[in-house]
Amino acid sequence: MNYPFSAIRQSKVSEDIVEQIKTLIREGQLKPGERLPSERQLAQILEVGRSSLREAINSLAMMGLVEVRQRKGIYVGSVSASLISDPLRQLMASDRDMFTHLYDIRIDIEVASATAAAENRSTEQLGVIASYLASMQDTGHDHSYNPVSDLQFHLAIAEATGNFLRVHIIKEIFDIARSQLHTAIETITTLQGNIDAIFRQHSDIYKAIADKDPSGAGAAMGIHLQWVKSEVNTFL
Amino acid sequence: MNYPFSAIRQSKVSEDIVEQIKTLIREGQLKPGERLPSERQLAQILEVGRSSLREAINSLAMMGLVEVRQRKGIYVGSVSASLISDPLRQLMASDRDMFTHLYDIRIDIEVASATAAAENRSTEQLGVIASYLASMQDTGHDHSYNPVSDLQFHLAIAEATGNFLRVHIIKEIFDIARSQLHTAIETITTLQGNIDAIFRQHSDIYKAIADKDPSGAGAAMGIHLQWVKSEVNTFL
DNA sequence: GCCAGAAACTGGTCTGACCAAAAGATGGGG
DNA sequence: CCCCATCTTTTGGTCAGACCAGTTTCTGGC
Repeated sequence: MNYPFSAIRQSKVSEDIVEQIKTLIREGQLKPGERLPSERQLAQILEVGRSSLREAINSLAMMGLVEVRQRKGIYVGSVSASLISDPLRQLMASDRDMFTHLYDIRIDIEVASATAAAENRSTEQLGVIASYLASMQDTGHDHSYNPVSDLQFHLAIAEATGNFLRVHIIKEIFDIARSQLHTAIETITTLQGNIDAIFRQHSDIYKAIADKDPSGAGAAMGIHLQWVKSEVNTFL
Repeated sequence: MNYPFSAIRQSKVSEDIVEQIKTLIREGQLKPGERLPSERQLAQILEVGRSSLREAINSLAMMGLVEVRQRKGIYVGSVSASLISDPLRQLMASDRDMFTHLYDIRIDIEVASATAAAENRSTEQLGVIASYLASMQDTGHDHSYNPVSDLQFHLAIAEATGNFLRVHIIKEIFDIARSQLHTAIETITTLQGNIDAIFRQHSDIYKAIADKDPSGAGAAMGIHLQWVKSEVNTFL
């Protein structure tokens, strides 16, 4: 019964497309929130019919890897959306205790990311992390705070671990946090003392990763995020 | 800001079709194994274009409610037609790399859980953890392996941290793992050496939590899950 | 410089055509 | 009358072109 043959299965075009895009997302070449070319363009690029392309996009949309917005475009979605089901997400936005729990999950993953990044980061990846650290501290002579660079710094660390799910989930939680806490965050990041503290903490994280010091990196990340958490809590 | 209106959402044709067929199947008017009319006929009957009909069928196929056999026809799902769609599960099952990433997320969270549990566990919670540890090692004189107690042991630790999201996510990932890896898991857990190793690792985790040794608990949990991961990988 | 109107673009839908494989119909030889 | 090769029809898979209804972008007149 068990022949040494594997089934010859002529793949459907749409499945090949799904596979390709899935890989691009997994490898980080397509990042969450990024917009894909339009259906017509993509079909032309991939040299397939628009119908096949649409089938593939529908599959990806159903898996949550991609989000189709009518008359706007196709966007790389967050897989974590499936892990954190929609009703749950709404709870997060409305319930502070639940949000605290969510934030702790972020800390769990980020601490692990920093640890793993310190072990495995390539010189290239370290450069990327360094560049975001620099762009965060370079924003003008006014020492202002740039939240985008902050997020990118964290995402770059997760990306250095080679696990795209970490990147997705961290970004997801960050987005929820931003939408819920933007006033608190703004207030906090106008105080020069706090900005300096954030810079220092980020530097500590970076140094540990650069020095290939896993436990140091994890600890630094933990300290940083716990500090942020406690700061935010004072404003709630 | 909060008007008493609900959003007018113009439904897509394909979604309406999905809804209709789903209802027919749920009500038993379409029975498992039964063959649906061909794409062209169905499109004509429903008075929609074939492309929309195909989109709907694809959705249903992905949910497992329907099975498309090339050049043969469309059949009502014969296996578990009542199963709800689980895109994430399907995604993980279809892609081993993604599953590995998901499993790493589990490790991130469980390591953090063990660490936090060692810090915060109450005597009561420690008792719960101990009881699952005992029930795992008590299953008969045959030293057999009880996967349910194993899971409960892990969940009890997460629960001791007071963060229900950790419990939720760990269980979710565990379920996905079990559905995908049940053969590998069964094979591994029939070897007495492996069972002994699992018992020992669980005991180490428990001891560290009982001793209120956070870093020890985290390390023990990490060793345990990495061991499981590598064991499973040898069978894949 | 601003803003209304036109043009280009987006995803959603429909139609008609072709392909390759499978199933069904046909027909001629035994 | 039966068998099997051949032709026809049907099936899902794919492609191309067209139209729709909103969105975005460009543009020209004020």
